Amino acid sequence: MENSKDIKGCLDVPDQGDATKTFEISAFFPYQTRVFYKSVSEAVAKVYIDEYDMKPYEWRALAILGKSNMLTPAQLVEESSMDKVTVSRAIASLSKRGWLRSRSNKMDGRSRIVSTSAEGQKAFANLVPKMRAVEHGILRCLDDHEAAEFKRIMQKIVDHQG
Amino acid sequence: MENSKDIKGCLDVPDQGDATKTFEISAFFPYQTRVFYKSVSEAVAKVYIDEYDMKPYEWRALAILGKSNMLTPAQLVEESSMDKVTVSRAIASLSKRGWLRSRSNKMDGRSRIVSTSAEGQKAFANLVPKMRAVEHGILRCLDDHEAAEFKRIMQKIVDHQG
DNA sequence: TAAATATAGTTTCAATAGAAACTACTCTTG
DNA sequence: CAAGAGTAGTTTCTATTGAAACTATATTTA
Repeated sequence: MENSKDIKGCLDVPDQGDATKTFEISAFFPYQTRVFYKSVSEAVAKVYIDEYDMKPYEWRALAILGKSNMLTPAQLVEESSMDKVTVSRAIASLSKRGWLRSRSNKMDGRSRIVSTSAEGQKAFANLVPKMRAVEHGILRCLDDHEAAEFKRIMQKIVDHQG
Repeated sequence: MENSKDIKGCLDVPDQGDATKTFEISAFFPYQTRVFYKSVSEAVAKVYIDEYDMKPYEWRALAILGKSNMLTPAQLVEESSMDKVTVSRAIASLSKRGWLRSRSNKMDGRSRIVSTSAEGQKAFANLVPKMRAVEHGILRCLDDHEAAEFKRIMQKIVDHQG
């Protein structure tokens, strides 16, 4: 490491204009979004880790298959916002737990139809109320109007981003 | 894979109650949050990748050091919402680019004081207006009131989550 | 003040994630 | 209908990440 007296830091660097002086990370929208996202996803993760030591992608796949049963991996990709590699691994690890069953897909020999087993449904049925509780816990600090507005705006931003 | 006729899927599994039937992932707040976060962070990543092929942690560290110069790694951890391992690597890789300089910390020999170099300031000065543009692009679809409300509620949720 | 304890930061190690390559099958077209 | 092109899903390979171990220094305490 260089010694204090050898280095002047940027204090002596010529002024780069106002832009750099006023950039406050805590006011930067994507930063706020990240902090918000982390806080929400940690609350959810606590549940599926505590209950079953699941991975995020396991929970996401189960959350979809628990309700919309009999999906192909491609349909799961579409619904889950996960890529096909992640979905493939999610199906593999949930199957290893005995929570999913696959049958052949008569429409396409490269594909298959994935469903939850009784065990998988049991885990899903256990998790869903706990997840609803987490969701309520997060939104508890908002009144109904605030919650609705927030969801509406979040969706609006996503739609406009592409 | 098991054959169709050997497997019944969950359709024959006893009813687990309403909870599982009405759980719709796309209406689940943490899921919406995740989709929202991904869309925002991709827009930001596009800039720092296109400009300098930076890693997320490099951008986050530079975003803070560009303005609040002369920080210890610990201060950077505090401000960045990154853990100390990630911060350590961020400092290492930005230093390798020649964008940061370190001097010894007279207050604590285990620590150091990190500052941006002229090169680092230049990159920061180039990135900041582009990041502001991304931020505006994201918020463009909202009126001022919506944007303010959204930020306020996002902060409120974070504060109440701990 | 020497020993024990605690802390700042780094490195190592193991787990996760995504890109690209691959396999097996389907679809198109000459 | 055979060859070539395209697609679904998996596997392999590489890079990123975080936890735990480690190093060096600071602080506490006997």
